Amino acid sequence: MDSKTQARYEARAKIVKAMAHPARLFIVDELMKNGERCVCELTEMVGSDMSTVSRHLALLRSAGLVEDEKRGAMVFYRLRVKCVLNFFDCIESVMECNAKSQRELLAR
Amino acid sequence: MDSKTQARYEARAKIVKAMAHPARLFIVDELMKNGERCVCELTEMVGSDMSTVSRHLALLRSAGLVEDEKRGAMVFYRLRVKCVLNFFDCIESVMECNAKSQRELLAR
DNA sequence: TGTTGATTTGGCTAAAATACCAAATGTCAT
DNA sequence: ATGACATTTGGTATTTTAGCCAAATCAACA
Repeated sequence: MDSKTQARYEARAKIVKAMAHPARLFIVDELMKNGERCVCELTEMVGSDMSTVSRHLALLRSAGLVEDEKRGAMVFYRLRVKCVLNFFDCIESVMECNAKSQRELLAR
Repeated sequence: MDSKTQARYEARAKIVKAMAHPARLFIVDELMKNGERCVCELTEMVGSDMSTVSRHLALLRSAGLVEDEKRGAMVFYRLRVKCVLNFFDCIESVMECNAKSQRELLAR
């Protein structure tokens, strides 16, 4: 794998990594459903320390998945791309496929 | 977030995590293009130690993304779900979106 | 101007992920 | 059986990630 290809896969991995955490997946899902949320709302929903949630959001932002807008003292986050739905659909397919195998395994 | 919801996002995250690495993304991409590959071929292409590649594959397998078939001394891996293409499409969208912002930024 | 509320950042510790080498395992042909 | 491959697994060192508290910023408002 030459260094250019390498770099391309690293760039892709950065985006995937940004979603590779339950709290961040939840956030993305929530923004998908609700358009936008401020840090305090997400903190409430996620249930971790606000500083932790803020860091999750910074990570999502640096991957280009979300953008933020400051309004007064609050910062609102929203998705930057709509295709994220595809991600979730695929994850669900995999989970369904895994569940099916599991059932077949138990049926013996 | 109640524990059931929590568990669901953790299960999803496991799948995303499995792809959150340049080598594993490469492998998935390669299997998408080529149907199946043995460990030695993938090792050659990825360029890491075979033991490392084997562990990457084990991780993908435990997430349910790939399945393996032993034929003789060799083990062939292939994708278990086809929807992974959606993943890549979405990643490309994000990357294109990022590139666009970058261009706009430089144009000032 | 001082206080309160929202958010980010510094500092730190604990946990998880990576990658290598060496050793073990399993397969095939000699 | 023995040797040569292909693959996985044990062990370990290094790096990265996660999460919390406390401190720093910044906006709004009394």
